[in-house]
Amino acid sequence: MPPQYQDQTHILLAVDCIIFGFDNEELKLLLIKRDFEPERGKWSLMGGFLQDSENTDMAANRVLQRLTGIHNIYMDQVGTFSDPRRDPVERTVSVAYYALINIEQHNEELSREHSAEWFSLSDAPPLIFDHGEMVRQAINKLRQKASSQPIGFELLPEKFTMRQLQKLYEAIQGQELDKRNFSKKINQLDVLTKLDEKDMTSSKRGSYLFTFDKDKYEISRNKFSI
Amino acid sequence: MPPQYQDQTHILLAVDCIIFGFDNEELKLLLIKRDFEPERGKWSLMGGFLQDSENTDMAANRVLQRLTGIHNIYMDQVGTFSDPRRDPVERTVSVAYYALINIEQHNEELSREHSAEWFSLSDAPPLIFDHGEMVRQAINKLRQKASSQPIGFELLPEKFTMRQLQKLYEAIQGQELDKRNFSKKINQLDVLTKLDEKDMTSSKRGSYLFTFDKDKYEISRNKFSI
DNA sequence: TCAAAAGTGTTAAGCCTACACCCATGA
DNA sequence: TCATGGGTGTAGGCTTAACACTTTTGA
Repeated sequence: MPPQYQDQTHILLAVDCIIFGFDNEELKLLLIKRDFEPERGKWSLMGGFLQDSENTDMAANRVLQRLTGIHNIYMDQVGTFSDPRRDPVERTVSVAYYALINIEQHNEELSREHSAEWFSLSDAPPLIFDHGEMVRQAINKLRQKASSQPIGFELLPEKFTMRQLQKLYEAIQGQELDKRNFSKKINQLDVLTKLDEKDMTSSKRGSYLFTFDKDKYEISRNKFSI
Repeated sequence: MPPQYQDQTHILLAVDCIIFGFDNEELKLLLIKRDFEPERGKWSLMGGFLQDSENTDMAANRVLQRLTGIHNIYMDQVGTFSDPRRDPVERTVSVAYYALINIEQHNEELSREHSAEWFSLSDAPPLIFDHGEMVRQAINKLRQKASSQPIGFELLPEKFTMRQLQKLYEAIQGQELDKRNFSKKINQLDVLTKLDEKDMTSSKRGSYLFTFDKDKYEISRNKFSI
């Protein structure tokens, strides 16, 4: 082994997942109540250690699937957190990922097994270690990303109304939007297909359902901007 | 120790630095020729292993100072690279950082000791491991960041001409800009101080020198956009 | 018939883009 | 006197933001 590699400290590497969902009103966060030490009983992000054969993307996917039951979740790396004292048990560096899931698809039984619960961003409990900072950075990254790529659709059911989409973007950006300007902009992007179906649950008149059209998006990818 | 922490694989954690400089014409990259195995004689990014008492920001700063002699370099985390086979010697996960330095400030002697050389982005040699991918991601991140925050100034000497600043932004964005529109925009931002001094090296008439004014920037931070 | 949400257009302001000429000076 | 780079303004198109009324229908 080359001398540079000898006598170097070996450490634990973990991944932690900031799991976002959307319930037609608010952005939510899936958190787990720890049933193990350290910090048993406190709330934290779902995480896990990197295994020998994995890269961190794979580790995050594994962790996400264990908690939600969903494969192929949309995911993006937030950053790496490495304060020497961030984990009191042993030096552990953690790579944070945020994930966007369609709240309807997630397996509630699995979540119950992990004592997981959804929290609104505004009333999430304090989190262990540096998980609060991870969440802050994830929200910033999500905001940036959502304004340049149509990732918002990952958080919605397959069919959704224009108003649901608008509420989602309002939740991500943390500000209200004008509904006329919003639908004008979305229509200009030409990435949605308007269905003949209406959603009758939210009003007497009903509102048209749309689906996201990946083919159309590929064509107009460059002009996406909200 | 909690059972979750036992029997987990411990790995090496490294940082690698994508060091950008600017020589009035082009964006450049500072690379080192490895004088150690593996891949002795090939070109790579400057890197190092994380030490016990450091976080990765500190490690990157230490590595940068060792090569350039400069303290407090502007730095930003690019991402973490963790393919199980990225380093053939031993499993090593690496956190990539890009750094912006004023090419005039860097200590050439130190660079010579490390067999370091500046390369234009367009004719940089192939790099070891996944360092090429790190550079690609760093350029993307730099482009994004430079369009929303005035980090370009980190790459210039303290006093610079409007044309140097424009050439820098052209180099970062990879496209030519109109000089009238550019100076209009910069002036609107109101973050520069125009000096009475002129730079006489680039033309007979001379061109005014400017400095970046951090106080003004703090005031108008929110409207920065190029 | 009324309450509640859906749907739809226009105008003004600001921003971005394209574009060309004169100036100062050293050689 | 000429060649070189420096400096400056305007007009048109486009994008964004602000704004209000009618429709549908179940209760």
